[in-house]
Amino acid sequence: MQDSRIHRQYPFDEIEPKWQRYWEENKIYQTDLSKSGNKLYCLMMFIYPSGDKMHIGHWYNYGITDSWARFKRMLGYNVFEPMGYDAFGLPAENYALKFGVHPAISTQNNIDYIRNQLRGIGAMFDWSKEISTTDAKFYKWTQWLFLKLFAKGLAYRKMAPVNWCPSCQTVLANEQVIDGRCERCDSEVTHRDLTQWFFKITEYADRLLAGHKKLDWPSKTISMQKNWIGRSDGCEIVFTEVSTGQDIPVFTTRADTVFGVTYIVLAPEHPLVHRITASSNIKAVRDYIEKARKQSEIERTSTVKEKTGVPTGAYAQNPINGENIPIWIADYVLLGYGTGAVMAVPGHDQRDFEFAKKFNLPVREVIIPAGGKSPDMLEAAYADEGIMVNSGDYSGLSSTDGQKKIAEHLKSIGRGEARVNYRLRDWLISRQRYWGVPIPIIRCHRCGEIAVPDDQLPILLPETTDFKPAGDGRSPLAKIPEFVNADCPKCGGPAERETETMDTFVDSTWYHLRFLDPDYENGPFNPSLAKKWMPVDRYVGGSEHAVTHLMFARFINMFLYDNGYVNFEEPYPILRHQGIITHHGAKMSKSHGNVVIPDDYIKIYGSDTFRAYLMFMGDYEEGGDWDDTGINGIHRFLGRVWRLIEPNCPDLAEKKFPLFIKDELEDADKELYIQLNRTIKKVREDLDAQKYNTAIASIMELVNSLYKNIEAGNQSPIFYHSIGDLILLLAPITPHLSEELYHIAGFEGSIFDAQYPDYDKDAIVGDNITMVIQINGKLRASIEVKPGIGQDEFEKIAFDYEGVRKYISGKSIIKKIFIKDRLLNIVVR
RNA sequence: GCGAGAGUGGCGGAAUUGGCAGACGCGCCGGACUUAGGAUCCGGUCCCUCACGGGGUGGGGGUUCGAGUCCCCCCUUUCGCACCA
Repeated sequence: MQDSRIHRQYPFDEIEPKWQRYWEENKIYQTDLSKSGNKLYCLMMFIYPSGDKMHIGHWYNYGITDSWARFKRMLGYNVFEPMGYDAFGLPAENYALKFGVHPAISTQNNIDYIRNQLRGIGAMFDWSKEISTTDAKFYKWTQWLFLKLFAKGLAYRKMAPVNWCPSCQTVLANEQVIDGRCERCDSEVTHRDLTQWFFKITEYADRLLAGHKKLDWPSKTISMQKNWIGRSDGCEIVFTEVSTGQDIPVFTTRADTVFGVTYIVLAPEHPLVHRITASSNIKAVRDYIEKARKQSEIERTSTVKEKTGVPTGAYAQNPINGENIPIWIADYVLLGYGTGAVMAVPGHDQRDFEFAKKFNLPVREVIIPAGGKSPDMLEAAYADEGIMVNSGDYSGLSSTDGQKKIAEHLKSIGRGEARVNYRLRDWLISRQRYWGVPIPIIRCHRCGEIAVPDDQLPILLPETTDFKPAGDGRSPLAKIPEFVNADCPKCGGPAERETETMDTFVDSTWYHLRFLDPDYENGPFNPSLAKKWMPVDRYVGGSEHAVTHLMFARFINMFLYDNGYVNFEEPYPILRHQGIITHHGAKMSKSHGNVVIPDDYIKIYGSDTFRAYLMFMGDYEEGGDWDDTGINGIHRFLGRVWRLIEPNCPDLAEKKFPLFIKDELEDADKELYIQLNRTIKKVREDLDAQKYNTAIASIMELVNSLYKNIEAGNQSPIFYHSIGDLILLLAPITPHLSEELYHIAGFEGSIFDAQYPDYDKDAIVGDNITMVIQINGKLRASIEVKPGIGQDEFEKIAFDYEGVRKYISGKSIIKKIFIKDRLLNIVVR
């Protein structure tokens, strides 16, 4: 950015603060929530003030979504557009630690800074509804929510192998581990066995899937949730360990291949391994488990590495055919999925096949392609469905029938049944960190885990200077005796508070409800306003939240629905994502050092230019690479608009324009009038469809035409009428500039209380259209004709045309294709 | 590896869904106005060719009167998933 070369095109630095003040003072964007007619709750994912300032990505969401909402407002919607701060959490705390500032203070400073940046957008944020999740009057109700879940058994503690981030020194939810790394700090995640709090989201797995049908969401986001939930319909089959009689249940989606089972594989951590391993195999098994434990998740789940494993020396009996088969352990079987054990069918599963090849285990063919030839069993597994063979009485059945029959049989003998399995795990919500919402539970030696009574909420996060993570797996709160020691609410005896805090994603499961009335004291949200204003009508934010925030919020909302707190199942029926703005080809991040802060651009070009440039860059849902070389062009365009209108249009408001009738207009006026109406149509359609770039392009064309009219000395009523519409058309895109021009033109009140221009349907069609003549598909001529011209009439004109005749003379006409109002293609030979 | 997008001038990107490829803007070139231009206004700008013409939407094939758009194969790229039994 070279500001010495930039010419200030219009006094945006005076205009923008002026109108921001006007909007604020006149409460233009304070929505009257008592009225819900034509309501439009336009929600943008609130900001996470982690220590970073607001960057271009935020601006891209907030500024452009605001333009969309302004457009809707001018169409008559009663728009509610709130903003707040998701201010608890690791990055905020890490930032505080790094700079030695208490997180409460650093967070407040960041919020103050970011609030200013947000105000600089000039969006329609209703600041009277601002919230912060760190505010006790907010998190009191996050605790309330926890207790409601706890009361229903949906918040519980269990010992489990969990993800541990050694750098953040806390556990993480599965959803926060990306490719084996911490979502926030990118450290490689390790595993620990810890007792942790979970929310039972798995109970809602099918509901979450079923709800997808009701959602107007990007299909990609829905499919990400589907994959994450990972519903799999199959069958549990219980094998029996021969010497101990232990049951070994396995989960399979291919019960029809059960006659092809030639061994069983347990995950190395499977609890049965120690009990069943033969004495001769103990050492090898121990060594293998040790090795597997040492591996990182990344190594462990790598699909490229060769299969490894060791036999346990134990055998299992197949409940269907009574056969005894060896039991192995191998790290390609995961403890966390299904039963942690699989029946291996090397003939029909590629992974089992590779394993069997390596360890010389038998491969048996029990499925053949329907009507086809058996594939070569030495090459690869045949994993598709087909017809069962070598399967006793079941031979000849299709895979589908076989699966059903085998499940039924297993059930009748008590050795299994049809079963649904999910990849989704319960949501781990406790964190061993200071900067979060304290979990409102008291642990009493006599009474166990007791909910803090509602009237004792909020449990305030204690002030302390020692908020560093201890590194021992305990929360910093555990070091504060005044906090820890409490009376048991049940027996009154001495007890201890839970010292862990909640995942920040809990805060954002319900914040959309709080916005309606942030000061409401009788519950988490004002129920009568929620009845009027929920669900959110349009939700906009990043797609990176597909399987975190967006899934968690749906789950919690379903819970609130089930318990009668809200009357809708889906909080965000309509969702859109803004594209990602990269810089030098990479996602903006501190570690890449490529974060672009909008502040300098706002200073040099103004907020309107910056907003319009982001809109003009390209497809909104695609995003793109940040490159400021074009921003001057937009700034110049706004300067052109300014110079077109500012000197030319005082008392525009007083001019009374007649209802124009297209055919009564002079040629130049008619042309302009048609263009104006086409522009209005296009802009309305494009803004609605978030095609902001082409909306702006067509407004540019209109401005270019208006300049041509000035040059031609045509400043007729149509010209001024067009100028008036131009100001309105631009309003959602350049709110400050348009408000200023609106007032220069003599209008009163805010332009955002005006109606968006609508078009005259009769003025969309021109007197003449250009039709094209092709010879053998090649363009040879274009002719102006009346719209709706018939084929015969057009051919007469076409064949008379010199440019056409020279191509067809002496040739024979084979075919003529006529497309009304478009073209005539003459095929000659 | 699997799945879903995307690939168009020097650049960002348009193209009413099978019908004038390159709208609009950046950049560049030229002109006007100017003491000046890094302001403004006007014009030009896909490639080859002096021209007539011809070629052209990642590559190859196909369907069609006609393909950026539809079909098949390949390449590149972005995103998502990735031993899920």
